[in-house]
Amino acid sequence: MPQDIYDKIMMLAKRRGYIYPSFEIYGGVAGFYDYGPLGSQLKNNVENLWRNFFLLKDNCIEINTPTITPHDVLKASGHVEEFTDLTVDCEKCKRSYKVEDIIDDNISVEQAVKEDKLKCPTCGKKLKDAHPVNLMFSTTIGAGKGRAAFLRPETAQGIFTNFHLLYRYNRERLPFGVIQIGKGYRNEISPRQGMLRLREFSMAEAEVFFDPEDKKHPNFDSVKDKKLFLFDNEKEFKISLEEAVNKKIINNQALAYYMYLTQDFLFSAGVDPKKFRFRKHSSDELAHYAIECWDAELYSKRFGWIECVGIADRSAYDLNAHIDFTGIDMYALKKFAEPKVVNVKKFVPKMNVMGPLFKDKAGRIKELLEKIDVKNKRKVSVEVDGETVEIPENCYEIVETKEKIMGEKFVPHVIEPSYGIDRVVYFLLEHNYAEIKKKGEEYRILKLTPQMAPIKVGVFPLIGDKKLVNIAKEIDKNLRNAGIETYYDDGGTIGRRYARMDEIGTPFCITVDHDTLEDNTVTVRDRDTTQQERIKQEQLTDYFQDTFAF
RNA sequence: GCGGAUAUAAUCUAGUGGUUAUGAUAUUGGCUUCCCAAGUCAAUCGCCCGGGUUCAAAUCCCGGUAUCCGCACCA
Repeated sequence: MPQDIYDKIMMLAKRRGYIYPSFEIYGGVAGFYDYGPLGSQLKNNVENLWRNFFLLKDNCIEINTPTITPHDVLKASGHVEEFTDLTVDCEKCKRSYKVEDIIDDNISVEQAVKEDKLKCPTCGKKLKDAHPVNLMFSTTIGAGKGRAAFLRPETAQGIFTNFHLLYRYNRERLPFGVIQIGKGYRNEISPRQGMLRLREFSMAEAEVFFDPEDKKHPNFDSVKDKKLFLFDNEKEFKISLEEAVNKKIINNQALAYYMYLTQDFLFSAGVDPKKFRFRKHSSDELAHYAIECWDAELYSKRFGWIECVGIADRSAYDLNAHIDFTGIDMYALKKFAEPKVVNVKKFVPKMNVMGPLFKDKAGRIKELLEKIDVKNKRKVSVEVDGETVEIPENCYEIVETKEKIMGEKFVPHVIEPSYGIDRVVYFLLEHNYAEIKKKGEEYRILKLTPQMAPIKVGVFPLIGDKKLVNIAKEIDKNLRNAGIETYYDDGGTIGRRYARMDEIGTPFCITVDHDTLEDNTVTVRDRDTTQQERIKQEQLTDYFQDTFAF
């Protein structure tokens, strides 16, 4: 079988300790991959670079929330509905449909299934065995029946459910961004595409909260002339952030800014700019919570364009959902320049009338009555213990008072850049993989950037001479003490050792040779040029530290 | 989930209903003392899982799992 680049990369990844299929000795499980020693390190480097962009450059705050999420949270967010579609398969034409898509408007999904009224819209065949397709992994919290829960399908809800605390932490100022890096889970029906479609995956998400009327970013001006790489489903083009926003290609500054931050991050990590573009979601492919979404797509020789980052405008969808479900105040306050004094009409209960009339319910009715807007005067009623209680007019007065209003409450909008870290890691391997011929033999180089490379420096004695070995080992130790990942190697020939380092992407190799004994210098070899320069032994740490800083 | 193909060592691969499964790479240890996978000697590691047919199965059949391709799905 001919091997394409994906096969070659996965072979190299397995052989060299980047990526292994999970639980392989038990036959493997589709949609799960392990990171080996080098893969873990590469992934850490990707995540840390990402933090550098969002935590430092963009001044976000980072939190960590559980992966197990109670049913109600995901019910409120809309995920439970979106994930439990009833599906039927047609044996004749081999298609599957959502039940709700193929039934008449006047019949419910339950009825249609019960009364066996499902027909294939393509061939007319009767359909049976409607079954729910739920893409969330479910579990329970606690013993026995416990409390229904899911493994989270995204990290975002953990941020939304803390919004009121985070808003306070941020001293009630907008905009502010909250990031989280962690695992997400989707029980894919058939995970194809190897590393690119996992059932358990790492995501890095930022939820940035904005005033809906002011979706501007403080850093926008500093990047407004930079070019974004866009794709409009016909052609690819480059356009400045400012122009894209002015022409309404991108709806607002905030979205454009995070698109640029994403592009900048991916290029810094070593994504090939020629294999990168942003594509806008059409209205029918938008997620249930999104009003606008741009995908950062990366090109794979085997799989084509693959979404690696989604940058969505989630509007106030999620916060509203949690407010509706819990009643928790998740509003932000837009302070007026001057407090406004307004006239407010309020119901003021007369407890001497209500007490005898409603007895033990009077207290609760009072509280509910005080919350009712006076405008709905015609029918004054409240819900208590599932009953509607009409409140007679003699139970209250309507009193007009002056109130000071400091500002206007609103539910913030959210711009969400959401990264599939595993996909980014895979694409760094694919985009940086190079093959050349050396003496007619295939020679592989992984051209990872110095910041991303798991091993930064190979350290070798030219030959196994004790004196050279001792010096090399000392250099190795010093570099490690300075925080630089090294790999000491004195096995085989020098060429073999260089080759080994090239294949795993190590950007530099130090060789201690006979001249070292004379003048205390070593050679430093550059992976991509194979050029060497002589550096004083004691200058090595300084020489490298700058190179590897983020 | 449907249809098709495939599954031999860490990686690639030859091969066959019948003794101890081929070769290369890799890895480890020598020799060589050497600046880009050199040579040499030695060692290490394997027939995806389960069931069936058979005197005998890694090979044939069935089921499972995984991978790849096509369809469907992909918030």
